[in-house]
Amino acid sequence: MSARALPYRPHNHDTCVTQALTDARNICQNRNVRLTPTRERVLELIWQSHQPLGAYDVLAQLSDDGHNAAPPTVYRALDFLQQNGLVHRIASLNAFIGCTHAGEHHTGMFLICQGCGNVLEMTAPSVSGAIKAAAEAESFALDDVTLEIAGLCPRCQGEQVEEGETGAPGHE
Amino acid sequence: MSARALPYRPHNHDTCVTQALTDARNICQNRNVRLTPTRERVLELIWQSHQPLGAYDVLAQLSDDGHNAAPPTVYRALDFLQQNGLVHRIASLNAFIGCTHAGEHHTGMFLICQGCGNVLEMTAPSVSGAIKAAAEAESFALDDVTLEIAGLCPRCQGEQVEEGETGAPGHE
DNA sequence: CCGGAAATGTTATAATGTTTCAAACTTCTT
DNA sequence: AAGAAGTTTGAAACATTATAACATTTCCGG
Repeated sequence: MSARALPYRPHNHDTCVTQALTDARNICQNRNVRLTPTRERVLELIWQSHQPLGAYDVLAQLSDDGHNAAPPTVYRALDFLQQNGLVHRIASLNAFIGCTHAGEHHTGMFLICQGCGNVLEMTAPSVSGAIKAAAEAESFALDDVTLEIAGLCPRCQGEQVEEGETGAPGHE
Repeated sequence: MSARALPYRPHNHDTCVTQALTDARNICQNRNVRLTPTRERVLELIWQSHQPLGAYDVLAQLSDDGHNAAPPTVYRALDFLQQNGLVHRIASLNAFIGCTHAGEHHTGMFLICQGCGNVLEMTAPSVSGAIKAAAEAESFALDDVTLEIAGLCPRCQGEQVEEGETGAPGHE
Protein backbone atom coordinates (compact mmCIF):
# COMPACT_ATOMS: atom_id res chain seq x y z
CA MET A 1 0.00 0.00 0.00
CA SER A 2 2.53 2.59 1.11
CA ALA A 3 4.88 1.54 -1.68
CA ARG A 4 2.37 2.05 -4.43
CA ALA A 5 3.80 3.82 -7.45
CA LEU A 6 1.47 6.57 -8.55
CA PRO A 7 1.81 7.78 -12.12
CA TYR A 8 2.12 11.39 -11.13
CA ARG A 9 4.64 10.80 -8.37
CA PRO A 10 8.26 10.43 -9.41
CA HIS A 11 9.40 6.85 -9.36
CA ASN A 12 11.75 4.57 -11.17
CA HIS A 13 9.48 3.55 -13.94
CA ASP A 14 11.88 0.92 -15.29
CA THR A 15 11.00 -1.10 -12.23
CA CYS A 16 7.34 -0.94 -13.17
CA VAL A 17 8.11 -2.21 -16.64
CA THR A 18 10.38 -5.02 -15.49
CA GLN A 19 7.86 -6.13 -12.94
CA ALA A 20 5.02 -6.00 -15.44
CA LEU A 21 6.94 -8.13 -17.90
CA THR A 22 7.87 -10.67 -15.26
CA ASP A 23 4.28 -10.86 -14.08
CA ALA A 24 3.09 -11.23 -17.65
CA ARG A 25 5.41 -14.14 -18.32
CA ASN A 26 4.18 -15.90 -15.21
CA ILE A 27 0.57 -15.26 -15.96
CA CYS A 28 0.88 -16.54 -19.50
CA GLN A 29 2.71 -19.62 -18.37
CA ASN A 30 0.03 -20.37 -15.81
CA ARG A 31 -2.71 -19.87 -18.35
CA ASN A 32 -0.83 -21.89 -20.90
CA VAL A 33 -0.87 -19.18 -23.55
CA ARG A 34 2.07 -17.91 -25.51
CA LEU A 35 3.67 -14.56 -24.79
CA THR A 36 5.47 -14.39 -28.12
CA PRO A 37 8.23 -11.86 -28.79
CA THR A 38 5.89 -9.50 -30.63
CA ARG A 39 3.33 -9.63 -27.86
CA GLU A 40 5.95 -9.10 -25.21
CA ARG A 41 7.45 -6.18 -27.08
CA VAL A 42 4.04 -4.55 -27.49
CA LEU A 43 3.39 -4.97 -23.80
CA GLU A 44 6.76 -3.38 -23.03
CA LEU A 45 6.00 -0.44 -25.30
CA ILE A 46 2.60 0.07 -23.71
CA TRP A 47 4.24 0.11 -20.33
CA GLN A 48 6.88 2.65 -21.26
CA SER A 49 4.87 5.39 -19.64
CA HIS A 50 1.79 5.88 -17.53
CA GLN A 51 0.18 7.58 -20.49
CA PRO A 52 -1.97 5.44 -22.71
CA LEU A 53 -0.61 4.68 -26.15
CA GLY A 54 -2.59 4.50 -29.36
CA ALA A 55 -2.36 1.43 -31.54
CA TYR A 56 -0.65 3.43 -34.25
CA ASP A 57 1.85 4.80 -31.76
CA VAL A 58 2.75 1.25 -30.91
CA LEU A 59 2.98 0.49 -34.59
CA ALA A 60 5.35 3.39 -35.15
CA GLN A 61 7.60 2.24 -32.34
CA LEU A 62 7.66 -1.28 -33.69
CA SER A 63 8.72 0.15 -37.04
CA ASP A 64 11.53 2.03 -35.29
CA ASP A 65 12.65 -1.36 -34.00
CA GLY A 66 13.03 -2.41 -37.61
CA HIS A 67 10.00 -4.63 -37.21
CA ASN A 68 8.09 -4.59 -40.47
CA ALA A 69 4.65 -4.44 -38.93
CA ALA A 70 1.19 -3.67 -40.23
CA PRO A 71 -1.86 -2.62 -38.19
CA PRO A 72 -3.19 -6.15 -37.68
CA THR A 73 0.04 -7.14 -36.00
CA VAL A 74 -0.52 -4.53 -33.34
CA TYR A 75 -4.24 -5.06 -32.94
CA ARG A 76 -3.76 -8.80 -32.62
CA ALA A 77 -1.13 -8.36 -29.96
CA LEU A 78 -3.31 -5.88 -28.12
CA ASP A 79 -6.31 -8.22 -28.30
CA PHE A 80 -4.23 -10.98 -26.84
CA LEU A 81 -2.92 -8.77 -24.06
CA GLN A 82 -6.39 -7.52 -23.27
CA GLN A 83 -7.88 -10.97 -23.17
CA ASN A 84 -5.27 -12.03 -20.71
CA GLY A 85 -5.78 -8.99 -18.54
CA LEU A 86 -2.39 -7.45 -19.24
CA VAL A 87 -3.54 -4.22 -20.83
CA HIS A 88 -6.71 -2.17 -20.81
CA ARG A 89 -8.27 -0.20 -23.61
CA ILE A 90 -9.39 3.28 -22.71
CA ALA A 91 -12.46 3.76 -24.86
CA SER A 92 -12.67 7.51 -24.45
CA LEU A 93 -9.12 7.87 -25.77
CA ASN A 94 -8.86 5.01 -28.24
CA ALA A 95 -5.69 4.06 -26.46
CA PHE A 96 -4.16 1.32 -24.36
CA ILE A 97 -2.48 1.20 -20.99
CA GLY A 98 -0.73 -1.46 -18.98
CA CYS A 99 -2.83 -3.13 -16.37
CA THR A 100 -1.52 -2.49 -12.89
CA HIS A 101 -3.60 -5.26 -11.36
CA ALA A 102 -2.74 -8.04 -13.76
CA GLY A 103 -4.02 -11.40 -12.70
CA GLU A 104 -6.26 -10.00 -10.01
CA HIS A 105 -9.59 -10.22 -11.84
CA HIS A 106 -10.95 -6.78 -11.27
CA THR A 107 -13.13 -4.09 -12.72
CA GLY A 108 -10.88 -1.30 -13.80
CA MET A 109 -11.64 2.33 -13.12
CA PHE A 110 -9.41 4.94 -14.67
CA LEU A 111 -8.54 8.43 -13.60
CA ILE A 112 -7.37 10.25 -16.71
CA CYS A 113 -5.51 13.50 -16.18
CA GLN A 114 -6.32 16.07 -18.84
CA GLY A 115 -3.18 17.96 -17.88
CA CYS A 116 -0.34 15.47 -18.10
CA GLY A 117 -2.16 12.62 -19.81
CA ASN A 118 -1.28 10.13 -17.11
CA VAL A 119 -3.80 7.49 -16.21
CA LEU A 120 -4.21 5.91 -12.81
CA GLU A 121 -6.00 2.61 -12.63
CA MET A 122 -7.78 1.95 -9.42
CA THR A 123 -10.30 -0.40 -7.91
CA ALA A 124 -12.97 0.90 -5.57
CA PRO A 125 -15.25 -1.76 -4.14
CA SER A 126 -17.76 0.91 -3.18
CA VAL A 127 -18.00 1.97 -6.80
CA SER A 128 -18.24 -1.48 -8.31
CA GLY A 129 -20.71 -2.43 -5.63
CA ALA A 130 -22.93 0.54 -6.40
CA ILE A 131 -22.76 -0.21 -10.11
CA LYS A 132 -23.63 -3.83 -9.59
CA ALA A 133 -26.58 -2.86 -7.39
CA ALA A 134 -27.83 -0.30 -9.91
CA ALA A 135 -27.68 -2.82 -12.72
CA GLU A 136 -29.49 -5.40 -10.63
CA ALA A 137 -32.20 -2.90 -9.81
CA GLU A 138 -32.92 -2.79 -13.55
CA SER A 139 -32.63 -6.58 -13.86
CA PHE A 140 -29.72 -5.98 -16.17
CA ALA A 141 -27.15 -8.78 -16.40
CA LEU A 142 -23.85 -7.01 -16.18
CA ASP A 143 -21.04 -8.21 -18.37
CA ASP A 144 -18.46 -5.49 -18.81
CA VAL A 145 -18.00 -2.08 -17.21
CA THR A 146 -16.28 0.90 -18.81
CA LEU A 147 -15.54 3.55 -16.23
CA GLU A 148 -13.28 6.38 -17.22
CA ILE A 149 -12.97 9.59 -15.31
CA ALA A 150 -11.39 12.64 -16.87
CA GLY A 151 -10.08 15.44 -14.70
CA LEU A 152 -6.90 16.77 -13.17
CA CYS A 153 -4.39 14.87 -11.09
CA PRO A 154 -3.07 16.47 -7.91
CA ARG A 155 0.05 17.77 -9.58
CA CYS A 156 -1.72 19.34 -12.53
CA GLN A 157 -4.29 21.05 -10.33
CA GLY A 158 -1.52 23.20 -8.88
CA GLU A 159 -0.11 24.13 -12.26
CA GLN A 160 -3.50 24.97 -13.64
CA VAL A 161 -4.05 27.60 -10.95
CA GLU A 162 -0.74 29.35 -11.54
CA GLU A 163 -0.59 29.26 -15.31
CA GLY A 164 -4.22 29.45 -16.33
CA GLU A 165 -5.13 27.73 -19.56
CA THR A 166 -2.14 25.69 -20.63
CA GLY A 167 -3.85 23.00 -22.66
CA ALA A 168 -2.21 19.63 -22.27
CA PRO A 169 1.49 20.22 -21.67
CA GLY A 170 4.28 17.81 -21.04
CA HIS A 171 2.88 14.81 -22.85
CA GLU A 172 5.82 12.72 -21.65
CA MET B 1 -41.62 6.88 -12.13
CA SER B 2 -44.30 4.34 -12.93
CA ALA B 3 -44.80 5.90 -16.37
CA ARG B 4 -41.16 5.68 -17.35
CA ALA B 5 -40.65 4.32 -20.85
CA LEU B 6 -37.98 1.67 -20.82
CA PRO B 7 -36.26 0.93 -24.11
CA TYR B 8 -36.93 -2.78 -23.89
CA ARG B 9 -40.56 -2.45 -22.93
CA PRO B 10 -43.04 -1.84 -25.72
CA HIS B 11 -44.17 1.75 -25.84
CA ASN B 12 -45.23 4.31 -28.34
CA HIS B 13 -41.87 5.60 -29.26
CA ASP B 14 -43.23 8.45 -31.38
CA THR B 15 -44.24 10.05 -28.12
CA CYS B 16 -40.65 9.89 -26.91
CA VAL B 17 -39.48 11.60 -30.06
CA THR B 18 -42.11 14.31 -30.02
CA GLN B 19 -41.44 15.01 -26.38
CA ALA B 20 -37.69 15.09 -26.92
CA LEU B 21 -38.03 17.57 -29.76
CA THR B 22 -40.34 19.78 -27.77
CA ASP B 23 -37.99 19.72 -24.82
CA ALA B 24 -35.06 20.49 -27.08
CA ARG B 25 -36.76 23.50 -28.56
CA ASN B 26 -37.50 24.85 -25.12
CA ILE B 27 -34.02 24.20 -23.84
CA CYS B 28 -32.42 25.90 -26.80
CA GLN B 29 -34.70 28.88 -26.51
CA ASN B 30 -33.87 29.25 -22.83
CA ARG B 31 -30.16 28.97 -23.53
CA ASN B 32 -30.46 31.33 -26.45
CA VAL B 33 -28.87 28.96 -28.91
CA ARG B 34 -30.23 28.00 -32.29
CA LEU B 35 -31.81 24.64 -32.94
CA THR B 36 -31.52 24.93 -36.71
CA PRO B 37 -33.36 22.57 -39.09
CA THR B 38 -30.30 20.41 -39.60
CA ARG B 39 -29.66 20.13 -35.89
CA GLU B 40 -33.28 19.36 -35.19
CA ARG B 41 -33.39 16.74 -37.90
CA VAL B 42 -30.26 15.07 -36.57
CA LEU B 43 -31.74 15.02 -33.11
CA GLU B 44 -34.90 13.46 -34.50
CA LEU B 45 -32.91 10.78 -36.31
CA ILE B 46 -30.92 9.99 -33.20
CA TRP B 47 -34.13 9.62 -31.29
CA GLN B 48 -35.74 7.28 -33.80
CA SER B 49 -34.83 4.31 -31.70
CA HIS B 50 -33.38 3.45 -28.34
CA GLN B 51 -30.35 2.10 -30.09
CA PRO B 52 -27.42 4.42 -30.50
CA LEU B 53 -26.74 5.63 -34.01
CA GLY B 54 -23.33 6.13 -35.59
CA ALA B 55 -22.46 9.44 -37.17
CA TYR B 56 -22.37 7.83 -40.58
CA ASP B 57 -25.76 6.25 -40.02
CA VAL B 58 -27.10 9.71 -39.39
CA LEU B 59 -25.33 10.89 -42.50
CA ALA B 60 -26.92 8.15 -44.59
CA GLN B 61 -30.37 9.03 -43.34
CA LEU B 62 -29.81 12.68 -44.08
CA SER B 63 -28.85 11.68 -47.60
CA ASP B 64 -32.09 9.71 -47.89
CA ASP B 65 -33.86 12.95 -47.06
CA GLY B 66 -32.26 14.46 -50.10
CA HIS B 67 -29.97 16.50 -47.89
CA ASN B 68 -26.60 16.72 -49.58
CA ALA B 69 -24.55 16.29 -46.44
CA ALA B 70 -20.93 15.56 -45.71
CA PRO B 71 -19.42 14.24 -42.49
CA PRO B 72 -18.69 17.64 -40.95
CA THR B 73 -22.36 18.54 -41.19
CA VAL B 74 -23.24 15.62 -38.97
CA TYR B 75 -20.36 15.98 -36.55
CA ARG B 76 -21.06 19.66 -36.10
CA ALA B 77 -24.70 19.01 -35.38
CA LEU B 78 -23.77 16.25 -32.96
CA ASP B 79 -21.26 18.50 -31.20
CA PHE B 80 -23.91 21.12 -30.79
CA LEU B 81 -26.43 18.65 -29.44
CA GLN B 82 -23.91 17.19 -27.06
CA GLN B 83 -22.83 20.57 -25.76
CA ASN B 84 -26.42 21.40 -25.00
CA GLY B 85 -27.05 18.11 -23.29
CA LEU B 86 -29.46 16.76 -25.89
CA VAL B 87 -27.51 13.71 -26.96
CA HIS B 88 -24.78 11.56 -25.45
CA ARG B 89 -21.87 9.93 -27.15
CA ILE B 90 -21.30 6.31 -26.19
CA ALA B 91 -17.53 6.00 -26.32
CA SER B 92 -17.44 2.22 -26.32
CA LEU B 93 -19.67 2.15 -29.42
CA ASN B 94 -18.65 5.30 -31.24
CA ALA B 95 -22.31 6.12 -31.42
CA PHE B 96 -24.84 8.62 -30.20
CA ILE B 97 -28.09 8.41 -28.32
CA GLY B 98 -30.76 10.85 -27.28
CA CYS B 99 -30.49 12.11 -23.76
CA THR B 100 -33.47 11.11 -21.67
CA HIS B 101 -32.67 13.60 -18.94
CA ALA B 102 -32.17 16.69 -21.08
CA GLY B 103 -31.79 19.84 -19.09
CA GLU B 104 -31.36 18.04 -15.80
CA HIS B 105 -27.59 18.36 -15.47
CA HIS B 106 -26.63 14.85 -14.66
CA THR B 107 -23.94 12.25 -14.96
CA GLY B 108 -25.12 9.70 -17.43
CA MET B 109 -24.73 6.00 -16.89
CA PHE B 110 -25.62 3.69 -19.71
CA LEU B 111 -26.82 0.11 -19.74
CA ILE B 112 -25.99 -1.26 -23.17
CA CYS B 113 -27.70 -4.48 -24.16
CA GLN B 114 -25.48 -6.75 -26.20
CA GLY B 115 -28.54 -8.63 -27.38
CA CYS B 116 -30.88 -6.03 -28.84
CA GLY B 117 -28.57 -3.05 -28.88
CA ASN B 118 -30.86 -0.88 -26.83
CA VAL B 119 -29.36 1.53 -24.37
CA LEU B 120 -30.94 2.66 -21.15
CA GLU B 121 -29.67 5.85 -19.63
CA MET B 122 -29.98 6.06 -15.91
CA THR B 123 -28.81 8.10 -12.99
CA ALA B 124 -27.85 6.46 -9.75
CA PRO B 125 -26.86 8.83 -6.97
CA SER B 126 -25.20 5.99 -5.11
CA VAL B 127 -22.93 5.36 -8.08
CA SER B 128 -22.04 8.97 -8.77
CA GLY B 129 -21.51 9.48 -5.08
CA ALA B 130 -19.14 6.55 -4.83
CA ILE B 131 -17.23 7.76 -7.89
CA LYS B 132 -16.93 11.26 -6.51
CA ALA B 133 -15.67 9.90 -3.21
CA ALA B 134 -13.15 7.62 -4.88
CA ALA B 135 -11.80 10.48 -6.97
CA GLU B 136 -11.53 12.70 -3.94
CA ALA B 137 -9.64 10.01 -2.07
CA GLU B 138 -6.97 10.32 -4.75
CA SER B 139 -7.17 14.13 -4.72
CA PHE B 140 -8.30 13.95 -8.29
CA ALA B 141 -10.40 16.84 -9.58
CA LEU B 142 -13.22 15.19 -11.44
CA ASP B 143 -14.40 16.76 -14.66
CA ASP B 144 -16.20 14.21 -16.78
CA VAL B 145 -17.34 10.64 -16.16
CA THR B 146 -17.77 7.96 -18.80
CA LEU B 147 -19.73 5.05 -17.42
CA GLU B 148 -20.95 2.44 -19.85
CA ILE B 149 -22.13 -0.98 -18.84
CA ALA B 150 -22.46 -3.75 -21.37
CA GLY B 151 -24.63 -6.75 -20.63
CA LEU B 152 -28.08 -8.14 -21.29
CA CYS B 153 -31.39 -6.44 -20.74
CA PRO B 154 -34.19 -8.39 -19.03
CA ARG B 155 -35.83 -9.35 -22.28
CA CYS B 156 -32.67 -10.61 -23.94
CA GLN B 157 -31.66 -12.66 -20.93
CA GLY B 158 -34.65 -14.90 -21.54
CA GLU B 159 -33.92 -15.35 -25.21
CA GLN B 160 -30.29 -16.12 -24.59
CA VAL B 161 -31.19 -19.09 -22.42
CA GLU B 162 -33.51 -20.68 -24.96
CA GLU B 163 -31.57 -20.08 -28.14
CA GLY B 164 -27.99 -20.26 -27.04
CA GLU B 165 -25.55 -18.18 -29.06
CA THR B 166 -27.57 -15.93 -31.29
CA GLY B 167 -25.19 -13.05 -31.69
CA ALA B 168 -26.92 -9.68 -31.78
CA PRO B 169 -30.33 -10.23 -33.37
CA GLY B 170 -33.09 -7.80 -34.11
CA HIS B 171 -30.99 -4.68 -34.39
CA GLU B 172 -34.28 -2.83 -35.03
C1' DC C 1 -29.66 47.37 -46.28
C1' DC C 2 -25.20 46.46 -44.27
C1' DG C 3 -21.58 44.44 -41.51
C1' DG C 4 -20.08 40.99 -38.31
C1' DA C 5 -20.92 36.56 -36.33
C1' DA C 6 -22.71 32.09 -36.66
C1' DA C 7 -23.76 28.23 -39.37
C1' DT C 8 -23.23 25.43 -43.39
C1' DG C 9 -21.12 23.58 -47.80
C1' DT C 10 -17.24 21.37 -49.94
C1' DT C 11 -13.08 19.00 -50.64
C1' DA C 12 -9.61 16.63 -48.93
C1' DT C 13 -7.29 14.05 -45.52
C1' DA C 14 -6.20 12.02 -40.98
C1' DA C 15 -6.84 8.54 -37.52
C1' DT C 16 -8.55 4.20 -36.11
C1' DG C 17 -9.76 -0.50 -36.96
C1' DT C 18 -10.97 -4.90 -39.85
C1' DT C 19 -11.10 -8.49 -43.56
C1' DT C 20 -8.85 -11.80 -46.12
C1' DC C 21 -5.80 -15.10 -47.59
C1' DA C 22 -1.22 -16.99 -47.59
C1' DA C 23 2.95 -18.34 -45.21
C1' DA C 24 5.50 -19.70 -41.13
C1' DC C 25 5.92 -21.71 -36.89
C1' DT C 26 4.48 -24.97 -32.75
C1' DT C 27 2.77 -28.83 -30.96
C1' DC C 28 1.18 -33.28 -30.92
C1' DT C 29 0.95 -37.82 -32.87
C1' DT C 30 2.76 -41.64 -34.96
C1' DA D 1 11.89 -37.82 -38.04
C1' DA D 2 7.43 -37.00 -40.84
C1' DG D 3 3.32 -35.14 -41.06
C1' DA D 4 -1.17 -33.34 -39.72
C1' DA D 5 -3.62 -29.78 -37.08
C1' DG D 6 -3.79 -25.70 -34.80
C1' DT D 7 -1.87 -21.23 -33.76
C1' DT D 8 0.55 -17.17 -34.94
C1' DT D 9 2.31 -13.86 -38.15
C1' DG D 10 2.89 -11.40 -42.83
C1' DA D 11 0.98 -8.66 -46.21
C1' DA D 12 -2.27 -6.03 -48.95
C1' DA D 13 -6.35 -4.03 -49.30
C1' DC D 14 -10.18 -1.97 -47.37
C1' DA D 15 -13.74 -0.08 -43.95
C1' DT D 16 -15.04 3.08 -40.47
C1' DT D 17 -14.77 7.14 -37.72
C1' DA D 18 -13.34 11.88 -37.33
C1' DT D 19 -11.12 16.37 -38.48
C1' DA D 20 -8.79 20.34 -41.16
C1' DA D 21 -9.16 24.09 -44.02
C1' DC D 22 -11.37 27.35 -46.56
C1' DA D 23 -15.30 29.18 -49.27
C1' DT D 24 -20.15 30.45 -48.99
C1' DT D 25 -24.46 31.37 -47.07
C1' DT D 26 -27.62 32.71 -43.49
C1' DC D 27 -28.98 35.20 -39.45
C1' DC D 28 -29.43 39.20 -36.68
C1' DG D 29 -28.53 43.68 -34.68
C1' DG D 30 -27.90 48.26 -35.98
